[in-house]
Amino acid sequence: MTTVDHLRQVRLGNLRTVLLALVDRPGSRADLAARTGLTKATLSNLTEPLLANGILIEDAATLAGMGRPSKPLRFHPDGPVAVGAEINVSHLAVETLGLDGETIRRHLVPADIRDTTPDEVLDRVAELVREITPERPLLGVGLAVPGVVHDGVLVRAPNLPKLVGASLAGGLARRLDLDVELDNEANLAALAHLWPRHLAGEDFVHVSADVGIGAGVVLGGEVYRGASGFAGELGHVVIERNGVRCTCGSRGCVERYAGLDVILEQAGRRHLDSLAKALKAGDPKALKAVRDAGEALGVGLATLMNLFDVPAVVLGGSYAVLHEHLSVAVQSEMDSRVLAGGERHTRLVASPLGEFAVVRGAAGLITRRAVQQPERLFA
Amino acid sequence: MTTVDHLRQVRLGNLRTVLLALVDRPGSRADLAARTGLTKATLSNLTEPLLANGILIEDAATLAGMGRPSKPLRFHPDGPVAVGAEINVSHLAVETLGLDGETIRRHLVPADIRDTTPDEVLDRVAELVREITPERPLLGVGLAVPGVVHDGVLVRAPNLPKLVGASLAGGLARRLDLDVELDNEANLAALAHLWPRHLAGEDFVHVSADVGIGAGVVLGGEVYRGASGFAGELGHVVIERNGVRCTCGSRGCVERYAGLDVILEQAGRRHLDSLAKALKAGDPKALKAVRDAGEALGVGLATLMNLFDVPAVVLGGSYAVLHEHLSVAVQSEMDSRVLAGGERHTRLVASPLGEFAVVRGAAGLITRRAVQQPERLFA
DNA sequence: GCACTAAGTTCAAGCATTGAACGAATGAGG
DNA sequence: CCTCATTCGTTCAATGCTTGAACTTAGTGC
Repeated sequence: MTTVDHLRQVRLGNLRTVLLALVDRPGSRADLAARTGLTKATLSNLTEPLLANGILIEDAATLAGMGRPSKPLRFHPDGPVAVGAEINVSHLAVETLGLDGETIRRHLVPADIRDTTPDEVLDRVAELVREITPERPLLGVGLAVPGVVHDGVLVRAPNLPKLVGASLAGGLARRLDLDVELDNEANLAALAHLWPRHLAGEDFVHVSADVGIGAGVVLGGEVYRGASGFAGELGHVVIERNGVRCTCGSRGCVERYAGLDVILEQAGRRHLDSLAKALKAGDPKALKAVRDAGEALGVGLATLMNLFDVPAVVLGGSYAVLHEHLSVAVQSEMDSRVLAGGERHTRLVASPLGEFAVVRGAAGLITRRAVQQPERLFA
Repeated sequence: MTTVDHLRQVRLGNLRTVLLALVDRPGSRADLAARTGLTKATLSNLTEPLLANGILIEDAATLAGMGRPSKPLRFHPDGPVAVGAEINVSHLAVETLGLDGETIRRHLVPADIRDTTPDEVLDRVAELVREITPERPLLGVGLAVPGVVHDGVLVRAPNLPKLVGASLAGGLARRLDLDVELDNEANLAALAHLWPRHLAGEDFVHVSADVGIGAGVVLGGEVYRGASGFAGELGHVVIERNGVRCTCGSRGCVERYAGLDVILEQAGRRHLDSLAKALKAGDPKALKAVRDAGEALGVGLATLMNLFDVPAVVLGGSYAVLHEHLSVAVQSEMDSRVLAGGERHTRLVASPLGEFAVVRGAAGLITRRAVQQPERLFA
């Protein structure tokens, strides 16, 4: 690190600050200077190459009252975009996301992946990506999978065993000739609540159930992944040490009481929609199934809160759908079991993102990287 | 942040790097340059004020073979020191620690604090601190308490209820006319394994039992405290959701099965020493009590590992003493319940620090702050 | 038209590190 | 004892990014 390097680091850091401010909302140089704490001079200097490279665009002057009108800067409508893709047990999804945080297009197709080979899956994903890709520079692809990812490899995926160990990121990268980054769906769903917009602060846990139960843990504005990608495995938190056997080899895992498959079975339903309708109609069996699951989930979340002590829990995926009937039991268990809960400062909220949370997070992974490492934008 | 400020930050960062290298071991300017990646010129420049202010001292030249002999730099033997102090249920302890990481003096006195007023406790602590303070500049005092600390206040301490809410840091600071920093004993015991020497890597959990069970969680070389200081409350992780009632209001908390009081009661012993002897003698009741506790602790730790995914667990406090008889059960539960455990990459080790771990961490809190914020050394 | 206001640009100044050149201190070899 | 090789430590001009003040630009209000 020479001093020159240090100075370059300062510049890149400031560039990041400016881009972050712009993700928040457009603004003139003077406005951005005020918001970032930098000077107008620095802003002219920093934004010049961004404008020259088609990252930003200068709007027509706005007539804002007295003084010389300001020309707002915002992300160029033909500027670079990121693609998110999701491989899941029963569907595939893709989404394109601009640096400004706006979704450009998105698409979700039902698909039974369970018995498909990695190559077939990747072919289909590549095709979907090509279909929604606009005529704009591409930053890369974020790829979400329902399983544990470590060092870019899918190391554990109880519901998609055929994909474990396959070169998913590499395979898709080759097909599309793009950078591909692989990550766990739980982490990416959590990221979607953090970037490009803060929906639940900088410290929270996002919990969702599809086939398994996964928690995406966000600490200090960063997704916490653990030493080997196994962090946040809420599904295998033990709530009854001599309880029901779990496929993982343990006993009494939360997943065995609050997993979606368990809820559906207890409620005597085949699909989430059907369950939702039954709940709306007040079906006692459905209500009890959800309440029981809520209690188990609440115990698991209480344990999680006693270890992580984060101020908010976001219920996503199927849990967001069931939120209304689930929350009471969850909250009640947490209230009586979370130490820090006395002041009731644990917010329990439903995710507003719906079924696109994961792909959005996958795309966000890429736009976020571009903003945090602005040098990538000039490549 | 002006550029001048930025450059000052660079300087402070380099100063920190150099000090960190010196905590590791002494070295000449040339050696330090090689180890830090900075140039000899920069090292001359950075160390000059440290020498002038009596932080460092230049040893006599060492005859190391060919070439001009180097003059090693190390922390000045009369340089600033930190004091650690511990208030616990049955003892008080103090320790003085130099910037080089060497203990100067330490002292532990039995004391029943349970019914003592905050003022009386602080008077005694202040007296102990004065007794061991050497004739050297003082950086401050780290104060350890068995309870949850948030924003410098003891918010929860089931075993020392009289101290809750009292102005402990302020009270001691006034008595000694020094900076006092308050923290939880579990966090500080963990810190002692991280600073001034790495004893268990940069990611680990330190678990200890005195009256309650506390885990100090270290992530990326930093103690993780959570949003309100309640992180790492392993004692209140639930292992049987309909289990034994806990004083915290929950049921089936680890503490109710693996707390030291429970172990002693089950073993029919009054004190840890007596239990240790019984174990050595092969007393079946004692062995069973410890094994049972180990199983419960193992279940709780498995849950913790599935959430934090750290590569090492350190058993400290009473658990370190019982380690030999406790580990088998703990390890066995973890092996069958930790997802990432397949490759057995979770190390379970006993703390080498003994009963001084907490005070050492308390003192380390202060020396660490001094090194990480070198500007404090010139005040 | 003229004063006023605010946006954006230009430019010399300031500073920590660098790398090369230099001075200092010793061992090896004759 | 003297010279050469070797390594340590210091000196100094050069580098490059932000700054703040001065300046230019482009509007409004009267």
